[in-house]
Amino acid sequence: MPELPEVEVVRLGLAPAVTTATVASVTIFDSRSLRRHDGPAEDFVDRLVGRTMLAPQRRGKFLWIPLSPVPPSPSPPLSPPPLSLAASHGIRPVTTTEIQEFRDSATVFPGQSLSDADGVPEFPEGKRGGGPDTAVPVEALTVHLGMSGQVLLRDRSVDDARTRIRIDIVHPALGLRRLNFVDQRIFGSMALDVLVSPVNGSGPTIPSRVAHIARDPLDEFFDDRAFLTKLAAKRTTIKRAILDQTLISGIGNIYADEALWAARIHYNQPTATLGRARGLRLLREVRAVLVRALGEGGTSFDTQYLNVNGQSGYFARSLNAYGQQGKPCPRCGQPIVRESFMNRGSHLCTFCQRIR
DNA sequence: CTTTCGCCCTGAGTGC
DNA sequence: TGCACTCAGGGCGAAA
Repeated sequence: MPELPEVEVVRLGLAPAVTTATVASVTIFDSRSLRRHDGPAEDFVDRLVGRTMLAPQRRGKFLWIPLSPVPPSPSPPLSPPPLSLAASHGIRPVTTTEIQEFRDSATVFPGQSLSDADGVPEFPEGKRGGGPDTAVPVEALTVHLGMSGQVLLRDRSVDDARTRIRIDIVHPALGLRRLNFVDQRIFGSMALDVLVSPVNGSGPTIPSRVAHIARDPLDEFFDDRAFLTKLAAKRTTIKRAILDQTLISGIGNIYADEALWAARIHYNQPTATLGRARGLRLLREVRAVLVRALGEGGTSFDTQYLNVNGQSGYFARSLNAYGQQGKPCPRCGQPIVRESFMNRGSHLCTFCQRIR
């Protein structure tokens, strides 16, 4: 189940391969994976082909790849990647002819003029129209992995089962690569979205569909005090609150249970009576578990979560509560129990974690 | 406005 | 062996 650490592992894996790469062709195998795209599948393909990708970004469980403001015109020179670079990545060098054939196989549309696009917000500080050197991206390819989504980075011509969307790219150094968006249950999605200024006005731009999501606890601009204040004002229980992505993002069922266990807090503890000290303790444990999981490459129970190279993470062996029902609590030895809550499982030690 | 509910979706697992 | 059924849960629109 991809939560913040798993999505960050994917982002880190994608970064070197997609940054500065140009989209050569896009194939939609299942348009349900474009449910959150504002337009038909053809629109998604037409607007994406020919664009150059910039460094991938993340907030919570959302991942996005900003796109160069306008499709490069004319196309960048067709120079094969340096042999040494390609070889060091285990990639067969490609020829100029192959790259041209690859591009010709896709229908490249000129892309919309920015000034014609409806609903594209004005950028602050007048950065738009300042020439190629000062242009800022206004659009991004937004990705959410849902429950079973994967972005697999493959060599050319490699297919994966249950691929819903295939994006073939040309990287100036790495050559032809393929992004397979694989998603068994189709809870995830890809979409093209406009980038807007964040709600509080500071920091980099963010896709409009992600703008309502709160900053995640690993975000340098996350405001601990404001979070604790909002938490105290809630009329709900603590696990509901930390799963609420508009309050704090990136936490899913696994890391919610793990952080609550570490902080010795019961999932049904009312937020109004949690108190600031225990709220801060929980926030610290949330950060600790997210960072530890990130260091282990995320949590994989099966092949539902894999990094961009199709490899599992190792944090599952470090879980103290989630999925540990029947096993002794690592702290007190009492059995971990699984209770149904919010139509999902909550795993806890009823001895260590009590409502106070 | 805030909070909760129900739907989306597939394949592995379970019981008869 | 076969088949119906249950379960997993993030996000989002609708309902309360």
